Amino acid sequence: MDATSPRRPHTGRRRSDAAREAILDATFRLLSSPASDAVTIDAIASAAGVGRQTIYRWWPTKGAVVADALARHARAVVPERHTGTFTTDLQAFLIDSFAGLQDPAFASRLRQIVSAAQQDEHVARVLTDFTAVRRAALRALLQRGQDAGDLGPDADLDMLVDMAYGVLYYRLLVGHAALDESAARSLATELARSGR
Amino acid sequence: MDATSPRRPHTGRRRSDAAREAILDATFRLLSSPASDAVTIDAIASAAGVGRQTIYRWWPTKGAVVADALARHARAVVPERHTGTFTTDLQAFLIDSFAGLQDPAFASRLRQIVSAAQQDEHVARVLTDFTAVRRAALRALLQRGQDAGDLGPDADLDMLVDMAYGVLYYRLLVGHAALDESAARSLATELARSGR
Amino acid sequence: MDATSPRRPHTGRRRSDAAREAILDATFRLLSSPASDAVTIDAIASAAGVGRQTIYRWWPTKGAVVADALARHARAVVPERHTGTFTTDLQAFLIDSFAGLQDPAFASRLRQIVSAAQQDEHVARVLTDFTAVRRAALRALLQRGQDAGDLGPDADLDMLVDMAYGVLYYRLLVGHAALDESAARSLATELARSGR
Amino acid sequence: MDATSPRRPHTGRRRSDAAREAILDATFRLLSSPASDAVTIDAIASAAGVGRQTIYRWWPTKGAVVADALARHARAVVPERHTGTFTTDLQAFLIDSFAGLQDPAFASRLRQIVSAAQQDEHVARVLTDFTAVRRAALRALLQRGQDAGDLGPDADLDMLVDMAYGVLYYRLLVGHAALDESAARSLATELARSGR
DNA sequence: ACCTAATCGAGACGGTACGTCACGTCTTCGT
DNA sequence: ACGAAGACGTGACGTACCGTCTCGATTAGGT
Repeated sequence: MDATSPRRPHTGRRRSDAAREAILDATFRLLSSPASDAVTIDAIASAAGVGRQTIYRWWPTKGAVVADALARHARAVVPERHTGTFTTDLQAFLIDSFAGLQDPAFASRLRQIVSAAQQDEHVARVLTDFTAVRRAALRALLQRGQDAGDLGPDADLDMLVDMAYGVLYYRLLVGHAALDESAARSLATELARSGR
Repeated sequence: MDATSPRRPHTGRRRSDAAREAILDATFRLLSSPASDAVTIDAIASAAGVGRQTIYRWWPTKGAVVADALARHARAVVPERHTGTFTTDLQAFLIDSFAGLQDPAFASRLRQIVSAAQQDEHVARVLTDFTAVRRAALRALLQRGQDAGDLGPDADLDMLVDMAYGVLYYRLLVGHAALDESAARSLATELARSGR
Repeated sequence: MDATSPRRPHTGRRRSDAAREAILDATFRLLSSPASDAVTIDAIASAAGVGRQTIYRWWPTKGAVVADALARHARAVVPERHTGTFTTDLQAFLIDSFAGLQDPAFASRLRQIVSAAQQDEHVARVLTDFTAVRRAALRALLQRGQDAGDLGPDADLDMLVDMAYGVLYYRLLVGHAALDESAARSLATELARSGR
Repeated sequence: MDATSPRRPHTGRRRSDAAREAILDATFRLLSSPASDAVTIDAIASAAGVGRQTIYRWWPTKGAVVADALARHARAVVPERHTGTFTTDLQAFLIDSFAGLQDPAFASRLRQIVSAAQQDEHVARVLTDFTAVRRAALRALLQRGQDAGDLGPDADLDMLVDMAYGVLYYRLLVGHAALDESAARSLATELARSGR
């Protein structure tokens, strides 16, 4: 007998996971449309075949739903390849990262999440988590490079990571320059030179 | 007469410029508040002592008003100092740039402009112009460094510029790391090493 | 084994009379509050400490619950006194009837039952039964008067009854005039004169 | 010049009388349907070709709209005929009053207004006003009868009025007896006898 | 002493109406 | 003829109840 367990952990009907999934799927689908004002509670509810109240029962805010919908797809692959040398690994990482943004739906969602994060704390947290995973992956890659002597011992790896992702977000959001393979190569070159 | 006073004394006809100023001032003031949903057409109109229609007569969209209101303050100084050496110039530039974001109102406005730019083309254009000026300033600084031999001849200056501002925007928008003087110094170090 | 009953008499848990009582009590209590929108299925259920489904299992409609809750209290005394003369009996009857409405809870319930009866057939039936009992009592009183010669032989007793209760309901529902003792006396006078 | 008049009586677009009429007409039309839950703000708005907000701009509550919609039809004829003798005038008045309720739509609306008046103060006021006009008409008729000696000098005319209308409302709301011509005649007889 | 089945409190479900807010358009009147 | 005031139609928002549908727990026969 566990004294800390409540006597009655739950009564009543259980939360419908089908509804939860449907809501998050519908939200994600709507987020992929370029029109950012398509994401309406009504639209989500009717696309999910769900009552509006069911959404409000579980999420305090539209932003929170959006955040959850994005978070469950954030597990998506962080491109991580071990091709052999540090330089090619870094290049591959950046090329893959940039390439992902060629999908207009993904670029649109990423722009929307950054935008929404400025107004909604739930989305902000998702953005923080989302980016942290990617930063950690890149940092591990750089760490391996440093351990192998490809980067100098006094290189500020965290700053290098932010320089890399900074270029990605800066160009994504301002749109003044391309995020193509050649940009990825050039960025890789500068980063590798930097930490040396 | 105080141009910054919130209440514009009632004027008759032919004072359209006064109304225009009042609208842009009010919009800018509202943009400086941390609450991003404070910027309402109604709020602007009543803060400016202006009819709503007067706003719509001159601007097609709320975003356009916001864009204009931001643009007129975008002339703000780009920190440019010639302290002698490339390294100290670059450090000073970045320190000054980061320092500007310590003002919460400025940081808030910058976040809002990036956010709004994702949904409104007028704001997007303002953001592009705003950042272009700063990129040009930094690029000129780097160019002087390259000319002086502080940066290698094959350094991709545009990429270095984006790496610098990328860090600034990335941290501003995601908020995972500080934008303080020590960060500026570290960034300057990595950038200088990179282009060498 | 009972050959005549084709099916099992009953299996499983029996209906909880405690729940039934609690529901009707709670409903009656809520009906006594002046706020007519206080009578909610949720409010009844939680006031009775009962699940909502338990209500719906036994009553088809909120109106039916209300009807039942009212019906069990409808047995309340019909003021019937034999003071001796017809005139004083009639006066006493009307004074008592009017006096009952001085209780705000009773007046509120009576108003609500009339109101609800217009939309719900269950309540309508209860109202019909409730009033029929009272009409019968008053009619018997008048009949005694007619038999004793206090009312003429051609007096329409049913109409006189409706004239008496009509005043009560009309003033209760419209609220343009008081239902006090003096009104009761005046009404008794006019009624007695009428049937003569 | 009137010192009490405001300096600026009105600016801006004027209230649309067409919208007002359309709203009240649509509400009245919906009220005439037997289903009392047909009267929805949405239904009113769309039947009137009007935005929902336009309704809320001018009426605080659905009940207030309903009240107004009913009030504008309350001017409907109060049956007043001078046929010569008091007895026939009274009979005609009551016969006409009862006859009006043969129209199911009118009876339904009257039931709904009494019902709604118990929950909404706006409707209550309309009901009070509506009935006051009719009471006044009947009272004037009785007054003429009293002046002519058809009713005794000590008859309580207000009570007689309430006895008459009381029968009408009581039977309308409880439904236990008919409101036909024969009832009107019998009521007239009893009333005339009463006041004598 | 089980087994079966109906009821219990609890509470989530898909809906519908509510009343509020902001939008962008359209009158009206005063200057 | 411009500008403030403000009403207009529209549509999303978040809340309150509705009546239905699960849950695990409880309770009363029948075996």
